[in-house]
Amino acid sequence: MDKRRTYGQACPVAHAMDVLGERWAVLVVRELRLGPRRYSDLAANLPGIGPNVLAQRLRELEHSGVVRRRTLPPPAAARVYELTAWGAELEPVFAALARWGTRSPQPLQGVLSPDSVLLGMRAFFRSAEPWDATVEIRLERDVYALRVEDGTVAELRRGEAAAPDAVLTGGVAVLHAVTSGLRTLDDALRDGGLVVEGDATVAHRLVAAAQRPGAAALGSPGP
Amino acid sequence: MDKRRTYGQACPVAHAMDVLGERWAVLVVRELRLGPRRYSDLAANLPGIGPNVLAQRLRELEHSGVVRRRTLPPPAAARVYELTAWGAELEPVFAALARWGTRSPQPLQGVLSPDSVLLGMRAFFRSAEPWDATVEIRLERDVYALRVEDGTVAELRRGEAAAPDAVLTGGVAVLHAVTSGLRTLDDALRDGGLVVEGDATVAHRLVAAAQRPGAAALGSPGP
DNA sequence: CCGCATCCCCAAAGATACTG
DNA sequence: CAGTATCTTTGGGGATGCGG
Repeated sequence: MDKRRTYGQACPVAHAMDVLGERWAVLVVRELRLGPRRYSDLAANLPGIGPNVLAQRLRELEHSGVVRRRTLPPPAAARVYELTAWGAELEPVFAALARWGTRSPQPLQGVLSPDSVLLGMRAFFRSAEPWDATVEIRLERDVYALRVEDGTVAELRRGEAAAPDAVLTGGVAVLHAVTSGLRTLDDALRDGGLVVEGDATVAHRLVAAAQRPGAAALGSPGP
Repeated sequence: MDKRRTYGQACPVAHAMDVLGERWAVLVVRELRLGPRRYSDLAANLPGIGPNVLAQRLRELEHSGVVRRRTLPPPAAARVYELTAWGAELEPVFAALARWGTRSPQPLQGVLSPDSVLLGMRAFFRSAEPWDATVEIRLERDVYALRVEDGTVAELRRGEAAAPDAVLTGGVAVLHAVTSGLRTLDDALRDGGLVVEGDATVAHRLVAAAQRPGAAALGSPGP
């Protein structure tokens, strides 16, 4: 008998919470939004989760059809977890949740996973003019490929970029501070918190477009 | 010391789950989407929640700024819970969650609260042509006012409608079956499962527009 | 009655250690 | 590396009770 704890409602929202309502489940899915990950990478980016809980969540998400286990073909024969087609359809949910979360009366505080920073950049990406570029972003040990087409983010995934116009390297906290408007890109470049190789104009455009709404306006420092 | 259990991440999604991630929290908010409710009405529409958990969720949601407690002015001096402005901004999240939930590989099964049926009708409302109408919908002991303007749902709230073009009365299960395409409105009217007073055309238009995508196409019954 | 608080019990989360 | 085993702690489910 399937005695799983469920809300027992036919409401689609209730069913969604049956699938995603357990603790850590949403954050596990979030860590898979930019591509497949291994168990230990998931654990490393979800501080505090505990191995048993992570394993159980992955099992449940697999069983409900959100996540799929796959073994990479040799020579990289590693087991990875990735979103199913249905799991990938959670994008609009994350978009709405992220916008709602930023409007919280309480300030956001805590650590940030590399994925979160990149996902935040994409979520709030807004460009005044159409432009194209391919950027590789290197945060500590994670590498991301970001392609802008017509002023919108056409692609964002984990992994190296082919023939990038610019490579942006730095720390998670610094990049987040810059896209949050707490620091300027020039300031971060000056002290080496961020480093740009290639077309610096592209990096400036990228940071400008990824600026979060409500961010502190820099350039005219207050009293 | 505030030792509340939190994910400790600055990610807006993680913060949203800090607020909404506890069991029953999302469903409590759902029950407040169509207007203020009293404690006992919430408990009645959330079968299985238990009084202590409901009270605790309401306290937490109030503390985090999603829900507000209010005492209605006399003579109806009752305590009600209602969404704050921030809580009302969860609408896009519910819309996305509902669409995702209906695309689950597993079929939705269980009971349905009256609010869920009405919210589902609004979520999937899609009209081919512009039309206006005010409809009052009476499900068991709950009454709703629904106003259609230009073929879209301009208003949906709990309470009686002023000068409705039609009044639709019936049971939760029957209305859900009709909007799900499992039964036709005419069929439900024939056996009294639903009753229409006023303009029957309006009721037919309403049901047609609220038809869920992927619903079984009736009219040409199978073998 | 309505709006909870209390109590008891069990299931799930957290922490740690350990293994194929 | 990818989890399992085990133990402790916390929170939810269910019943009952009590004050306003």
